Amino acid sequence: MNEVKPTHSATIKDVAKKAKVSIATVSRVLNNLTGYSDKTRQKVMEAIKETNYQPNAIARGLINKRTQTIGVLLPKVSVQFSSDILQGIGEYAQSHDYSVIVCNTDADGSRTLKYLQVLREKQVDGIIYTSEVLKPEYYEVIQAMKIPVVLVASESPYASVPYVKVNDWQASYDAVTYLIGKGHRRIAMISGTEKDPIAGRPRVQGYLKALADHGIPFDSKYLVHGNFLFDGGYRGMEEILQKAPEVTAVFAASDETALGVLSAAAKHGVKVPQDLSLVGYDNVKLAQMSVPALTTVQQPLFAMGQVAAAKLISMIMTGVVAENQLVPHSIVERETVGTIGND
Amino acid sequence: MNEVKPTHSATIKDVAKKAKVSIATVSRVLNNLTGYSDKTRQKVMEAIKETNYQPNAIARGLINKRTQTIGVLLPKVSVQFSSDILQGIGEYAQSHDYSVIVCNTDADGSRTLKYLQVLREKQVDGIIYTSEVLKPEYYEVIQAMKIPVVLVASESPYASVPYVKVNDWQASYDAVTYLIGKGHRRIAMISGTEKDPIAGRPRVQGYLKALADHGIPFDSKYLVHGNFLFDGGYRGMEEILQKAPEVTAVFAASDETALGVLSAAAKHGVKVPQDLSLVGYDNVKLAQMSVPALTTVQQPLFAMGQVAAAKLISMIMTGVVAENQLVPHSIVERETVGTIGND
DNA sequence: CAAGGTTACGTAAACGTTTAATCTATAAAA
DNA sequence: TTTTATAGATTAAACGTTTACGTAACCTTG
Repeated sequence: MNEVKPTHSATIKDVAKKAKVSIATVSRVLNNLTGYSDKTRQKVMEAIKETNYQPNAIARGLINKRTQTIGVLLPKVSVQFSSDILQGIGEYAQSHDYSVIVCNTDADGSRTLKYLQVLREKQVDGIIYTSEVLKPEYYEVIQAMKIPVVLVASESPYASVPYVKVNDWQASYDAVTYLIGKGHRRIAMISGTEKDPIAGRPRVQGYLKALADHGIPFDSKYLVHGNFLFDGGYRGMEEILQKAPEVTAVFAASDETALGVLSAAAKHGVKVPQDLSLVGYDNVKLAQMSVPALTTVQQPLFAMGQVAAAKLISMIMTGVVAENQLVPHSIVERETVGTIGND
Repeated sequence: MNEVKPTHSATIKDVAKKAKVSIATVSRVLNNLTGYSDKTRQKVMEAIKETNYQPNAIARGLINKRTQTIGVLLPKVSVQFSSDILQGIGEYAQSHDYSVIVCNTDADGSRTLKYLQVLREKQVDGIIYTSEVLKPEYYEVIQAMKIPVVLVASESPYASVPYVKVNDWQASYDAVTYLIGKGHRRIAMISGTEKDPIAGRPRVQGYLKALADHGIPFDSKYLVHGNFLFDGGYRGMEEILQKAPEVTAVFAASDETALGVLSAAAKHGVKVPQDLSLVGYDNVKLAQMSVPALTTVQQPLFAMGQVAAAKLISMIMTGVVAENQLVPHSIVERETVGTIGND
């Protein structure tokens, strides 16, 4: 037993030598194909154990033109919304033998482009693009790399790129209708980024339509534009308090915004839900941690991530583009909405 | 001009052909080494443009034995704590031409091991390991892959693996001392996971020592064990309210736990900070969003991620193991702590 | 038992790069 | 003019796999 200290990690060649077979044979048992006897299989397995051999995915990728890796582009991992989706993606990917490379675009065009180039060079098998609109310049380079993409919490005009998202218009409509059902008629909305075509505009459209459908005239003082963030909600609430103190409910375009509303309300002594009802949007984890706990529109973020990953991987394997998918939303009732009118 | 539609992406060979030089020459201008005239450089550059060539990082990695990729292991991306760190890592990595593969271990041993194997096969250049203790079994396989590791928000007994973290003992000591300075003497603590050697025990040790140093006897009713999560805080607070309603302040081992405390307090009609003072730990984003806003111990999570990435990349490049680094903590004062005694 | 079929391998090319070793002009030195 | 140095470029090996192809040896089967 003369152990030789391995200066480099064992390769398939080392295994072959130790098992006294060709590397082709080793490769075959590794990928369990046919074409070897049980006896050689034993020998090879033993040699693998002894050499502590691990296949080199890089070499493998070079020849297979498959890296078992997908790229995920998102504006910022550190926002709860994104990381919930990422968690879902990671879950599915891991259980289907794919790795994920995260790319923080910061919603910045040149960073996004740079990342796309990296993903191309690294030969990822597919891309998931989250929360942002897929600009033509991005689409162009993705097309050039000839790999599938799927969008989460976003949509696109391109037939070849499917999306998975909630019906924002409908969800917003439902939230406002819910508020109306609770007896509210003076309902304000603090929207997301004004011209955001995905999560911005549709949600205010839903708000408007719900009002209209219930015979409530729209008052432009009641609509203030935020940015999906805490401070947008805080400032938005202060604006509403000043311009339209008569509102009895506000619909915030994100949970974080809703928390801003809650803070501003507390600051100005308005009690939720007694003086003011509030519904958020997203149902991220902090929605259940606030005091009072936030009633909100739920997006199944984790599941959306999973579904997106599933679609992408299916596209990678079959080559056929997946269907768009609208996932169900719902309203989770907690403590920020009160009934009005008949009391 | 007879354009030939490219059926596959251009390789260095295509560029060489178009520029009428050898692939070696192309490679040299690509990596701008010496050994070519300015004229050929021009030709090559032009050919690159025309063919829309992008280097194949896989092939490159095979020969260089460098993938410009690092692996990040963390219990769960979707917890704010982890994603803040990840954001910092991503930032630094991106600006130094490294990609990051995220691995959600779920704090599960076999998943961790599986991920480590994947990272090995994918030939990552280094690993960052977060929030969890580095078990010997993990360390063993990492050593076998002969690449550097660094720990964030964790520590290890291994000389070859440096960590970057806050001094938990001291931070906890400071927080409790701060409370004492505000006049509190009946101070409870809701700890993290009881036997967690990193973020669990040291923080209660700090609590105990601060009490002792200020002549305050420890009452075991005042220490209840949580799990770093919201529900741990909620239940912990209820337990305290029942067993020791006389406490005037509680120190929670995480912000999420503190929010649980806040909820339970609200539920039972105890007002923060009037009836009860509260300090959290971490200073994640939701700490500023609660009502009242949370006074808490700050860990510079983003910066910790950056520093860890910097250390790792330096280790990758130089081969010399980096120093351990204790990063500074601080107490950020918001609205959950009141003064007691002299009023 | 000869012809054909199957099984169990081995050989070598290929994937897209980098780079050491060569080669070839051309310029400088003698 | 011949020699020598040098810049500019090519050739070919190497990285660690997969896989098409080739070839013995071993079964069938009529």
